[in-house]
Amino acid sequence: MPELPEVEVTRRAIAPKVLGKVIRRVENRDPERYPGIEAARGARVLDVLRRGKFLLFHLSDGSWLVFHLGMSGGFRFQETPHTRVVLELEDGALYFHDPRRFGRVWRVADPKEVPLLSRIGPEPTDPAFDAAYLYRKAKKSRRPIKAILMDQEVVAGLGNIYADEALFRAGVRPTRPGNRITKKEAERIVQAVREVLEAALKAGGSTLKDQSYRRPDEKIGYFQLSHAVYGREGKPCPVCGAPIRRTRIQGRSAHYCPSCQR
DNA sequence: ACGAGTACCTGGCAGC
DNA sequence: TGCTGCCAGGTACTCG
Repeated sequence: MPELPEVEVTRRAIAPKVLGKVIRRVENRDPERYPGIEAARGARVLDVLRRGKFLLFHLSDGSWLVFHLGMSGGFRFQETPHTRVVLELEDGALYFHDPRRFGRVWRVADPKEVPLLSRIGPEPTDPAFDAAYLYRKAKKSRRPIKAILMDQEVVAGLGNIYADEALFRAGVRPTRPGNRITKKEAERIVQAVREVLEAALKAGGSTLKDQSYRRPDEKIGYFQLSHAVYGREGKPCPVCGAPIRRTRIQGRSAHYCPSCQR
């Protein structure tokens, strides 16, 4: 579920609740999946950061508690049927909720110990993520441009929804091989990625039919109302009216307008 | 080395 | 209503 906007909305929602607070107790309900996180007990939370789709709690003992929400994970202010970890704070608790159990939690001395986090690419807002950079990355690959955008080592934070939406805004078909992207298109894609993520963040992220993404207070996001292509197969393109098509890239659905995206 | 396919989990929903 | 099969926001691993 959660891509960069949803993770950032989550970070902003939980930060006031945990910043400066001592973790009184860690209740780990899936110790096989999240080994050793109980050791965060007794530490104070100095900072809550986001990097791509990862959430990082910097703790007063110098260690880090790192969360990845996977497909269906999130934080809640209340217990749920799928609570996997409870962080008891001085004045309340935070619940890590994850129905599909694709989420992960690590306690590490250094974030670089988290496998993907050590290799992750620039944030979309980082000036390092520019047209020249994307063009260079795309040029050397025959993978579809959508697969390149979803590669967290290329750029951090894009998933299936926002890759589709960004490529629609950029007017580039998701199936286009990376090595057939022009410099001009790379420029448009970079711009579109930034715009779509910012708009999604402002809308509180996307909450789909299955409601798997919710804010910690259970409120939903509204960006799904602005989706131009994602989840809209057969419906009219908001720009030209042509029916949106769905295809498969790397085993996942990809949506595009056959007329606006070439 | 690259890229495609599959595995990991669980729940919701469409279709029969 | 109830069952079955399909689909899902992500990432890691294997295989050709």
